[in-house]
Amino acid sequence: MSAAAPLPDRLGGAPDGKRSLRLWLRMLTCSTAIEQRVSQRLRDEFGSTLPRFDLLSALDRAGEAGLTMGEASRKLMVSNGNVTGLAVRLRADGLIEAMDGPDRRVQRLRLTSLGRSRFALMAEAHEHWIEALFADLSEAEAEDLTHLLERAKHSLHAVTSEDLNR
Amino acid sequence: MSAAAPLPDRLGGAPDGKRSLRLWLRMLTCSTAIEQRVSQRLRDEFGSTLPRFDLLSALDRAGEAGLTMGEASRKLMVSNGNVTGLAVRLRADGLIEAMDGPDRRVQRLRLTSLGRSRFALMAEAHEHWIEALFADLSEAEAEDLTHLLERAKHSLHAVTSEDLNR
DNA sequence: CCAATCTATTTTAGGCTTAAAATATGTCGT
DNA sequence: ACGACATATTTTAAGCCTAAAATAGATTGG
Repeated sequence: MSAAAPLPDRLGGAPDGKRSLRLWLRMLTCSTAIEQRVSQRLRDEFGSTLPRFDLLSALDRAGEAGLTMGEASRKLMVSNGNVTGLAVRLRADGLIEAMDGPDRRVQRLRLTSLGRSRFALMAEAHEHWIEALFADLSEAEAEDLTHLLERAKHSLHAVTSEDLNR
Repeated sequence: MSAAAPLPDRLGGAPDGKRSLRLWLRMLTCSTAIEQRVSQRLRDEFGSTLPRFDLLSALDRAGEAGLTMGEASRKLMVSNGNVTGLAVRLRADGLIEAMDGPDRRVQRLRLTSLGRSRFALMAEAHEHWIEALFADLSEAEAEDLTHLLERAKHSLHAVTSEDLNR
């Protein structure tokens, strides 16, 4: 070592194992903490869960046309079986409904009007919760972080692109 | 920037709802993707899971003295009942053992020698996987990202500090 | 037409996770 | 000693999640 550090050596090169591990652990800590806080509030204030919120959100974006099971599964990046279960529960809650089309294997899911209005309330609250959680960051820090996460996402994609339902 | 943007207004202020939401969604995408990839490899190459790996890791750091259920639960930030289940399965795998102390309510968990050597293999592989996932980042980007995640973590902590086992 | 094959989904078995209730043990004041 | 309270853990019920197998409907080549 020339002055103090155990040499970066390849300046501008990829991070080494230890650094990458530290980065990953920190990211995991953050996202776990946020998920726990959001889950709890969703539960306390709406009697719902994050996975249900995510499916409602995808259906809200999809509009009147809705989504098939397969489309929803791909958007949420979860297995088909998972969506089946979520859909059963959301249907029991009266928040979504299924309409069937020409292909009798597929049902399109869409929000009921109750589902749409309930989701609007949740989404509004959700946005405020997230805003509050990041309130100690400056706008510049948030922008930098967002950008670096996008870069990290690309790095991940460069490495693999597998399917969940092999 | 003063020329083009729809006014940040409060320069250096906290990010607004939309920005925060985008940041959160991006973080979630990254960490979910990493978790899925790591889970799959742990499963394929070691017949194990991330939660088990995490508990082994905590026990490895704890050394011969091991950890009580409660200590493990706090370190992993999961419920007590969760640790009970993990411990049952890891014991069935022969990777951990329990020794009981003076207080008959508590058992200290620690790695068996098989557990210690199996964990060493997993940890080694795990580090390489993570390194590969971030390989497209520069060292500087990784450092910046790590630092900003630390800042985000502080922002989270500033807002709440709740318990899991209320 | 119809058998083979493909596609979309559900079912199944098992692991992870929590909150809440139950159990077991320890501690403290009297 | 013993009752009240506190602490550590397990159990239970329910939801989330996956991989793999099963089901059901569509498609296609002969």
